[in-house]
Amino acid sequence: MKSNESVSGERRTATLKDIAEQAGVSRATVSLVLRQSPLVATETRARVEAAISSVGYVYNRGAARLRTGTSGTVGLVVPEITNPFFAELTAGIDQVLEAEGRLTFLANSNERPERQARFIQRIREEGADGIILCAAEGTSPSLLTQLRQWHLPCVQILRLIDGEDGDAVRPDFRKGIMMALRHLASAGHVRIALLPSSKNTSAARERIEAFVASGPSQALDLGPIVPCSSSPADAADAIGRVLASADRPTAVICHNDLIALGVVRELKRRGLKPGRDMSVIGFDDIPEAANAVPALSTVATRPTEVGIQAAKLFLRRLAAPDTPHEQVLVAPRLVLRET
Amino acid sequence: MKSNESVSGERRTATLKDIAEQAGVSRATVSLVLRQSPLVATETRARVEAAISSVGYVYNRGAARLRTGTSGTVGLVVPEITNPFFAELTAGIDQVLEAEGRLTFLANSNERPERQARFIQRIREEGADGIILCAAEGTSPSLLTQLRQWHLPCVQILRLIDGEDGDAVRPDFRKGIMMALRHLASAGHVRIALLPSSKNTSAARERIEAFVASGPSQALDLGPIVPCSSSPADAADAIGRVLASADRPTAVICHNDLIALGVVRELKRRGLKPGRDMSVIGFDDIPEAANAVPALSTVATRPTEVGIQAAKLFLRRLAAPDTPHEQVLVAPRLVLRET
DNA sequence: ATGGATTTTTAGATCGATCTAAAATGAGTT
DNA sequence: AACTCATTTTAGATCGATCTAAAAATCCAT
Repeated sequence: MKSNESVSGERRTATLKDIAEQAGVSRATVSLVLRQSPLVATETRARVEAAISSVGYVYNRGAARLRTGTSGTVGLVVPEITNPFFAELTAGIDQVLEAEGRLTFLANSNERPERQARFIQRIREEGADGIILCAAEGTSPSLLTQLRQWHLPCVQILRLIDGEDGDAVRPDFRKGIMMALRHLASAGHVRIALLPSSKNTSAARERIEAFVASGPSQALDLGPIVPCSSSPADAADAIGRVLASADRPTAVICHNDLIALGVVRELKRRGLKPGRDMSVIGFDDIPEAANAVPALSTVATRPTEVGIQAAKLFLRRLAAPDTPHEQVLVAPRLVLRET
Repeated sequence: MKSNESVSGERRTATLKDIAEQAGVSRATVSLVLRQSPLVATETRARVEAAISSVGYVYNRGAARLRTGTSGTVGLVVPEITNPFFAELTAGIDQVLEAEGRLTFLANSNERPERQARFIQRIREEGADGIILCAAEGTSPSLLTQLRQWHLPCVQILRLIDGEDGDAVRPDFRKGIMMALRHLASAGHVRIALLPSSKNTSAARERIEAFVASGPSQALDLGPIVPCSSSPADAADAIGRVLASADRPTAVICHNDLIALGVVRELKRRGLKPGRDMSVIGFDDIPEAANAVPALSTVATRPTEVGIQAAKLFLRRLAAPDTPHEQVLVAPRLVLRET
């Protein structure tokens, strides 16, 4: 009795045409119903909706995209999927875009520009409406030019490829550094070290610049700057170098919590008490920071909020492609715990 | 002079038609060139390829999909993107599928079945050729039936939704448990505890079953089984309960390395030496396991290999939809370190 | 009724790549 | 020159949803 199963048993998925026949209307009307158009009479709408659910219809986005030239999908490219920061950021982005009926393709460039380039190419082929990008280290500035030529809207997050150009959303790293320094200064610290990421990204440069610039204004004696990767071993190494420096600092600010946790561990191993013998401040406020012993003091960079803002900026850009670029800074929060 | 820029400055992206005109051939011929068909003469091919690169062409996958009904994309749904295990697994999958010119949509269900369902729905709308799925906890068994009705090929990874049905690739958890038990037994341990995941998944059940079943055969006195989440706090709690148990075990096997690391930390906090006062064995061999102090002994579950096998099985299934289901078990490796 | 305005529905063209079936070209043979 | 046979190229239909422009249905006032 069911009309959506062909006689031979081999089947296609149902299309507008099938629904139209079932409901006794035209394809155009069905299309209007699908898109919630107010044009269609309530009685007709009901009949069509019944038909839709009776045939097990699946919307064919590819066909719609072909006709309209717009897809409702967004490419999201991050350099390091394992980083909890990005997981939360993704959640923020999804939350906003899903409410708009959009889907994000998530891609992990693993800090490799070629891989990133392949993804972007593929995303273009899939007809995405734009991308949200945290560029891999070493990405050529020409990428931005290309994206612009291709008319592919792009919101950068966390890192800026080149200078301060283009749409971007990021935590206010400079402010975070200043907040940390001000707090340490008021607690009596004078000599303070910095462990920035060894990656050459704007996220690292901004921290270093703010750090260097704040010294004179607060009469601080800013200690060694030791670049450092996020592995515990490297963090141990870096803090070792800080401890060995001529005029030993009494506090250290770390690029992120992973490094800070590594530092804390190494301090304990050496019999030093974090928070007393050496103050340690991280960045990000990852879940582990609160659970660690001792609990880590950190500059919370609010990844979910960054994601929300990025998605909103992206939507604004789609709606108004030619308005001037926007740069959004998300204010960090200083979370003081035991270190 | 360039023919791909319209007079008014407003532009469309180039299509087969533009290339065809530029090269003085038909669209059909250009299509053949794009798909590397051997039908086209070398001289013609060269002319067309020149035209292609001169107009900045972007392949429109949506249009191709509409005609052919096949897309070259694969949905990958994981429950927990932050877990390093999944990051490596994803890398293994990508490695195989990319070599075939396929792209994966990565989606994070965050252990929520509704979210997972939305993704699968959307993936269908996008016309993916199939999915690779690590089902969220609490996924209804009816999902598998539906996927089958929809003719959407699905390879399960790590966890099986229901019974042992369907295509699946996973580490051989039972064997891993047996390897760990055999090693502990040969090192003289008799009373051994298990800290399985508190999630109700096949990955946990298989560990428990193998654990319980191995006791008699090896004359072991298997100690308390304390379900436990992956947070350090919960791990500390669980090992506390193990230590307090009547006949205190001398070794513990943990569901994964995160739990094992939490256990190690708690043991140290209590002044017990992991590896001497209590042997600890984890699962997974995440990067941190090797770097930890003391370095963690663990059952390596080889995520990259699981990913590779899953992708290969997926490709086999696409090529031969009606051959019987396959279940692939990836042999684990026991990595003995200090604990 | 009739005309006009409004609401609702629809036929048919369209997006870009691929497929089918057939046409054009060329090479080789008699 | 006429005829195969193999190679290369192509016109036109097609996939499924949406758009445009116009037709059909409905309503209201005269």
